[in-house]
Amino acid sequence: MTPRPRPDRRALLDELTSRGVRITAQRRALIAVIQDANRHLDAASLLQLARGRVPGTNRATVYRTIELLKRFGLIDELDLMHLDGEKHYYEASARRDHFHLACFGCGRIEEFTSPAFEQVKADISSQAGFEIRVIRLEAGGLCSMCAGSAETSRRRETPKKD
Amino acid sequence: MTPRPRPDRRALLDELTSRGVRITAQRRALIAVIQDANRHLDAASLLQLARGRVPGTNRATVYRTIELLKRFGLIDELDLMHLDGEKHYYEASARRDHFHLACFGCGRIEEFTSPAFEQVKADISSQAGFEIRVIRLEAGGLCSMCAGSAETSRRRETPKKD
DNA sequence: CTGATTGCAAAGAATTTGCACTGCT
DNA sequence: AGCAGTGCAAATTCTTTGCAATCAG
Repeated sequence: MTPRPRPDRRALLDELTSRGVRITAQRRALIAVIQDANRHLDAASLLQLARGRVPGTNRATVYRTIELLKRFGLIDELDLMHLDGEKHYYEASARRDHFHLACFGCGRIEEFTSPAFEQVKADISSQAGFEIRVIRLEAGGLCSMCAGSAETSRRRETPKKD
Repeated sequence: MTPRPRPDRRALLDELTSRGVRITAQRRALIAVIQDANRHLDAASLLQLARGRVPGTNRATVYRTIELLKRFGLIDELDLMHLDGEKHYYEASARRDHFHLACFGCGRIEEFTSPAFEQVKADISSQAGFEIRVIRLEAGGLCSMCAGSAETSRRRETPKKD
């Protein structure tokens, strides 16, 4: 597993144009939103934020762009243990390898890395001869804070809107 | 992480009754179906197979039973890289720890174990202080057969534009 | 120019819910 | 008996699609 450097926004756009993909205002907005995000965004949030930059952007365009970026390996899709419905979350993919710990107590998502994870990937390649294209590791449970206090079972709620 | 022995059907039922859960014909059928399964089943297959044992079993009951078994940690939910839609797949959870490799070429699901995976879990506990309740590792890519032959790996080449 | 991309509206897939009835324990 | 569990149908949530209009290269 060769760790790729994290590409900046330009690199992402360049990557697309160099592959002959047309850059529209909507796609530019969505890429910007994803790269500027400090949290994991679902399709609805992506839509809302993209509309802040390009009003009138449509839901379908968001899904089509997600599909596009996934195909080019530029974003990763997460489930985050379905802590809040069955939607998916997205993040720019070329970051340092990490995975997510979703707390059932407070709803917080923690990022985590472990050298052993690299070893797992190496094992998959060498032992199973499996050529990994995407890999996803997620855990659900109680974060250190919630595990400490026995009675922290209030789920965090998220406002819903289209 | 102590590897648990694989419980037989009786143990699963006993586990439920001992926890005060009522055993209905539908639940019995669903548990039997899950334990006898030699493949990963989605809700629709579960429904169909359960109806073979208890005709008239309803879709809602399947989902409610899945929810129940998940809550009791008796089954695990898988996505299998969404190789075929967004549905979920289920398997009895108390088997030897393993994870799944989903081949984009032939669609086959391979099971895999690695001691390094145990190490990852240990790291999560000791370093993050995170109390794991469920953990899911899935990889998508090309299995050894599909990676070998350039033919089979139709999805390996540069993704097409949208 | 011209085919790729978009918006729109409607459809689709997977799952959930309210309610009256049924059947475990 | 009493309440957890079920069936039914409709509702919800998330995502996809067909088609005509639009726009990037």
